Amino acid sequence: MPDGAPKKPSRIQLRNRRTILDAALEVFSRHGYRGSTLDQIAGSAGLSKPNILYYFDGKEDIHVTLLNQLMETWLDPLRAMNAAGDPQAEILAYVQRKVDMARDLPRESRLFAGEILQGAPRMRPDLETGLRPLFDEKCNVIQGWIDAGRLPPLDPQHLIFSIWATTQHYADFEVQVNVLLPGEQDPHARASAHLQTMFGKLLAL
Amino acid sequence: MPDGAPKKPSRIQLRNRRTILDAALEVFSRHGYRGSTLDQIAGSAGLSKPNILYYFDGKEDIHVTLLNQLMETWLDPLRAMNAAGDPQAEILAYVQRKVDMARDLPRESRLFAGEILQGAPRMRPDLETGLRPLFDEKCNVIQGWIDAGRLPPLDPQHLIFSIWATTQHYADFEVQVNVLLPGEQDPHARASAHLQTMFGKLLAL
DNA sequence: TCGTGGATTTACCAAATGGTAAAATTTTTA
DNA sequence: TAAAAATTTTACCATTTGGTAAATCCACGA
Repeated sequence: MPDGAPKKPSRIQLRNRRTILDAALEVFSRHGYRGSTLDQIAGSAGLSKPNILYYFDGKEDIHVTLLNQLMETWLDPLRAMNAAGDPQAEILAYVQRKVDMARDLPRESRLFAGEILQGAPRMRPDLETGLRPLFDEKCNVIQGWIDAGRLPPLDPQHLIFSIWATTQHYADFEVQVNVLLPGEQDPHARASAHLQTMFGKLLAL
Repeated sequence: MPDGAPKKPSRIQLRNRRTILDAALEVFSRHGYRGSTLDQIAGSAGLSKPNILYYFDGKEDIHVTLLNQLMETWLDPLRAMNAAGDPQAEILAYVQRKVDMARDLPRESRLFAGEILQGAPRMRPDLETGLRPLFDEKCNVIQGWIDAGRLPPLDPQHLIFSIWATTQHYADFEVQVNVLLPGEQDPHARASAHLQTMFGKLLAL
């Protein structure tokens, strides 16, 4: 029979796969792919190493699964940018969603950053097929706003890069931020205010 | 005798240590600390593995040496920001120096990013003693300019974070940038223009 | 409740990797 | 140039690590 019907996974399967992926996210995001060991993941998941290999084909399988899931989450905030909305409000709302994501999903941000930093060895196809079409589409939306005189002339592509860079910075460089802002209870609140101001000025007509 | 006089290193020592560090920078910046092997570094340097261990005490020694050297280079552009100069010009010149650095020293940028991303396990002391005093000093300079009415009110700390994030993005996320700007011969030129515009608007009175 | 298939553990293994000892070679010095 | 010092290579070793085989345990439907 063709494996078109992979049989519904049992409750245990579902629970354990989720546990493993969560543990792996924790470990991979802190130590990178090569810096993480199956023993660490197993320990963090509270399972034995062979047990983990019962649920996944290997270390790489876990990593790839994680990256694939991540791509979906990652694109959501950009997808939500609506061409029919108000340009300034849409872009500033996008900035806010990215700030919130850096605060709420720092592990995901670091996993992604680590993968890109090392040349995206396991993710380049996903970048081409998943990210790039969406990126191009939204650049066109922004360019349309500019052409309609609803935004000042600016470089849509580099605008998006700047939004990514500034927001993800608070997750990816968290340690540095904490060293430089000691005792700050909520860096993200001030970060958010600063970024809204900065991009607000950039987008003002 | 106390080792206060470590004897001047020979010509060969100097050349080989430099060769090794350059090879190590190449390898570490691409694969991270754990992802790099002494064999890779040896191969890239054109030396044998034991020969490398003749010049350095071990893998970690090479990495730490590299990070210490890097910190100096890294702080230079910020050090050059002059309290006696014109605020807008000083800050925009700083942005430009950082853009140039991302273009000319991407390996150094990625090495630094990788270290911070993983929690700065070998660099935290350097951050406290090297980076933080300078950061605080320059934040005070910027705050002084604001208080003197020479800059609009803004958050000096997060301004610097934004400069770091946007400029280093082009080195650290180079692969992603290349995927999204295919066929672009010189992304840094457009990046520079965009960042000068953006920070120019932010700093305008 | 008993048997069966799924889940888990125990006991391993081969390859990779950081590192060392000592011989051999080259360079420098007297 | 010959001895001494510095450099490089050869041959290893111990540990770590991703992964496997097979025995054992356990949940669940007949």
